[in-house]
Amino acid sequence: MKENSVPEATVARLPLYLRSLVDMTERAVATVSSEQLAEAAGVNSAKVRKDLSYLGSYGTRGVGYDVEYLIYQISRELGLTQDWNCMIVGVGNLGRALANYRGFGSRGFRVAALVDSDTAKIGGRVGDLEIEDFEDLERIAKERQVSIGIITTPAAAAQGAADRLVSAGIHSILNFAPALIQVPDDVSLRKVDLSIELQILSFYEQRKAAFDSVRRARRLTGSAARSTRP
Amino acid sequence: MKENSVPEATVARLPLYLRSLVDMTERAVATVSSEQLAEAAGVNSAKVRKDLSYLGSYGTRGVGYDVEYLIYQISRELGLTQDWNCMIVGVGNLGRALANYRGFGSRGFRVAALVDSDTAKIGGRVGDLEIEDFEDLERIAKERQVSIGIITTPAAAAQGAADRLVSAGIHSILNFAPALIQVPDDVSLRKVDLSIELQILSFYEQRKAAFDSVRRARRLTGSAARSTRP
DNA sequence: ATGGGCTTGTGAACGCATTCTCAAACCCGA
DNA sequence: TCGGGTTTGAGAATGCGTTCACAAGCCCAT
Ligand SMILES: NC(=O)c1ccc[n+]([C@@H]2O[C@H](COP(=O)([O-])OP(=O)(O)OC[C@H]3O[C@@H](n4cnc5c(N)ncnc54)[C@H](O)[C@@H]3O)[C@@H](O)[C@H]2O)c1
Ligand SMILES: NC(=O)c1ccc[n+]([C@@H]2O[C@H](COP(=O)([O-])OP(=O)(O)OC[C@H]3O[C@@H](n4cnc5c(N)ncnc54)[C@H](O)[C@@H]3O)[C@@H](O)[C@H]2O)c1
Repeated sequence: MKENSVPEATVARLPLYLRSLVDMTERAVATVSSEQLAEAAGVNSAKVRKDLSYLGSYGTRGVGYDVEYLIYQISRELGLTQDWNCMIVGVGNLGRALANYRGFGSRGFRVAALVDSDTAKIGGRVGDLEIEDFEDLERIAKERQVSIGIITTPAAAAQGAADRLVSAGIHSILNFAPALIQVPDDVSLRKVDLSIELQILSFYEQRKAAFDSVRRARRLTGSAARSTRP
Repeated sequence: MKENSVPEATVARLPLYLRSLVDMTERAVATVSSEQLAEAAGVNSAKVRKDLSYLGSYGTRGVGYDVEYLIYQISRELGLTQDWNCMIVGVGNLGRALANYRGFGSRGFRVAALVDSDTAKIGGRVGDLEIEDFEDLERIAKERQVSIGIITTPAAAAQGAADRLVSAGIHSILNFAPALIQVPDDVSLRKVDLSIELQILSFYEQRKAAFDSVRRARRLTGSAARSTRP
């Protein structure tokens, strides 16, 4: 009766709210209105209220939301009341950076295993973790109770890595390789693609440049004088 | 008359199509139907046709699209016919990984400058680039004609970094720091937030776990017998 | 106790994106 | 030259997410 499906767009914003709320507790703010939270998270206040209403009625009319309580509720909804073990597949430039990243564990995500297929790398260490053999992926995943797989192999190896993660019983995958990978329906797959982000920026940058040069040309030829009013 | 605004959602998919098309030329495919391209990019074919129709009528009915020609048109639309210079602000774990990343330049993005505020790092090298002083950001950006700024500083320093990039005349920023940053309207800002991605995965992972345990409980108590048909 | 001022929670309107659908257009073989 | 098979391009329908708008509900001062 109470709850079912939270819209995907809302799920994606809950972490934003959470971050803002945690900032607030650090500044000893006890209560927050949807307006204030909206400002902090960079969205509009109706959105905040609607999003939070999917989780339940945790606000007080005329007052706002209790910061601590809301942190708890959002954390619970996001599954952050427990820790999650992650495995990084492919320990190159990027995999190493992720493995070294503190502030990972800060919200309950623990890098529990690193695997690579390069025999020159296996046995090496990153921080206090050993790089292990990709071939042992299933065993390692089971032993360490890994539930999230992070793929940082070259694109060509990404599908293979995903297949192995799935066969190890992992249902959540974050892919950094610029490749489309297929997983069964019951596996969540998210991707982060830097190159796509840059191309999107480039699209808008070009638009701006084109627009500017039109303006510049107009100014030079004096055609700006042909304005709407004759 | 011909073209105006391409929807944002379409812009975000053009790089995907482009990647698939480039793969195809490498496999010597000359012509592609919307159906095939859709399959390769992991979307539906009506979407492909509608997206491409925003750029113009580049297909041939009964035949499909010419792969080379489509690559050229999409590249042009995305502004990839020219090179773009990027500056990385904050050369730590992540900044260093990005700086070392080849496959960056592969599609016209060149890391042209690295800056950091840590005097211990300034003067050091990453690959063939020197780490320079954050204080000289404006001068460096101008000299190297940087048009894209990449922020990989700690969250607390991200807004400051963005302000300096903006004051250097940069209109496109990619932010990796987990912080909300404000920029003027004429600046494009995109963010990549690993921690948010993990939290989204955690949300669905938890749902799956909850659902599984319900199923397990049902099976044990035999209540699955109370099915829809009596 | 009561009224005034705030803020939530949510129906309703709106807008954007996706998907369905099919006439129009093209190629090719007979 | 013509007709059958194929595929595009775009209008229409649908669905999802955002935003508006306001009644309901809460707190506090009087
Ligand atoms: N480095 C970056 O900044 C960056 C940025 C965006 C995207 N990416 C993408 O992330 C991925 C990794 O990039 P990188 O720069 O770290 O590359 P890299 O070559 O430095 O590292 C890749 C690692 O994967 C390992 N590997 C290869 N095949 C494997 C397999 N089948 N199983 C397990 N491990 C395997 C290699 O041994 C290597 O250690 C690439 O797909 C790249 O396109 C990287
Ligand atoms: N490392 C990762 O894998 C990872 C993953 C996701 C997000 N992030 C985020 O990316 C950012 C960088 O992460 P990191 O692990 O590389 O951190 P890091 O501490 O290794 O590097 C940060 C760098 O920024 C520099 N810096 C600090 N203040 C600066 C300023 N005002 N101007 C210029 N440079 C400044 C520091 O000297 C340091 O070199 C952080 O915000 C982090 O949360 C990192």
